[in-house]
Amino acid sequence: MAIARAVDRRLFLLLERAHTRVFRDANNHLKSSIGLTVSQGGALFFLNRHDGCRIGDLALGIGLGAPAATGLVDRMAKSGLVRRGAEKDDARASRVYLTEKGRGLSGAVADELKIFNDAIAHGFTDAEMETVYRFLTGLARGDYEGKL
Amino acid sequence: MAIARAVDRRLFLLLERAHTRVFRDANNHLKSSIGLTVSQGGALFFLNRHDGCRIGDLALGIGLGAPAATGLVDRMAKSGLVRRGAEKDDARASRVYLTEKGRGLSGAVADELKIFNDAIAHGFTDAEMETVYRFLTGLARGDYEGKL
DNA sequence: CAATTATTATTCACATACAAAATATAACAT
DNA sequence: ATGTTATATTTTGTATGTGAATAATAATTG
Repeated sequence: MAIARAVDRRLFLLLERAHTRVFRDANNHLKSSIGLTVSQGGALFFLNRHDGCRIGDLALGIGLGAPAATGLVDRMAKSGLVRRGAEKDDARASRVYLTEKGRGLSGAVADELKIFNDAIAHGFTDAEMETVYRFLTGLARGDYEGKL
Repeated sequence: MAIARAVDRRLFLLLERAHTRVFRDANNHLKSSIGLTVSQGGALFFLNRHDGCRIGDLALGIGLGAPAATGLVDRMAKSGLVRRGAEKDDARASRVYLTEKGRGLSGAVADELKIFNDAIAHGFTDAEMETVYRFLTGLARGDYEGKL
C-alpha cells in the first residue's frame, strides 16, 4: 500500500485538475461552436426538459446555489436565451422560460455534449465507465459527507 | 444501448456537478479547519515541495493558466502565506517562497487532503479506484482532445 | 386577525478562472 | 548595434461560484 498511499493524498487535487482542464477546453469548444459557455449550455440542456421551472428548481436541477442560478439566468436573459416570468400564486417565485433562440440552441448543446462525452469516455470499457459513473454520482450526491 | 445513450449524454455534466459539490464542501471544510480556500491549499501543497519555484512553474504544476497563478499568489501574499522574490538572472520572472506561516499550514493541508481523499474513495475497491485514477489522469492531461 | 416562522429570490462582497492584450525583458539574427 | 522574435508575467474585462445578509411574500400559529 506504499504507492497507493502517496497517490490517494492527491485524489482530490487530481479531481480539481481534471475539472479545470476539461472545463477550460469545453468552454472554448462550446464558445466557438455555438457561442455559449458551459454553464449556460448546461442550464439550457436542463431547461429544454423543464421549461418554465422555478429558479430554485433550476438551481437544484443543475446543482448550484440560489445566487449562482440568479446570476446565470440574468446573464442568459441578457443574451436572449431565456426570459423570466411571474408565478401566479406566489409573488416570491419566478419562472424561467426558454426563448426561441434558447430552444433552438439547446439541440446544438445536446449534440456538442455528446461529442464531448464520447471523447472523454474513449478508451474505457462499459464496465469501467460504470465505475466512473458510480464514483461521480456519489460525489455529486455528497455521499462522502458521512465519512468526513 | 438505449439506457447508456441517455446516460452518456450527461457524463460531462455529471463531472461538472460532482466538482461543484465537492469543491464547495472542501472549501467549507478547509476554511473552517485551517482558514484556507481549496485553491490556496493546493498551491501550498505544491509549494511545500517546490519552494521558490517560478510563477510559471506553479501554474503548470497545479494546472492553471498564468493569470490565475498571478492572482492566486497575490491573494496568498496578502494573507501572508507566501512572498515573492526576484529571479537573479531574469528580470521578467519572479519566484514564490513559502513564509513561516505558509510552511506551517502546508502540513495541515496535507492532513486535511488525506481525510477528504479517504472519504471520497470510500466504498470503492483498489481496482475500481485504479480505473477512477486513470480516468481523471487522462482528463487532467487532456487525452480526450484528439477525439474531439 | 396579528405575530412568528418559513420560503424564494436577490444583493453584496469576495475568490476563482479564463482569453486577449499589454509590459517588460531576454535572446537571437543580421 | 539594432531590429525582430520569444518568453515571463501582469493587466483588463468577463463569467462563474460561494456564504451571509436582505427583502418580499407565504404559511402557520396563537
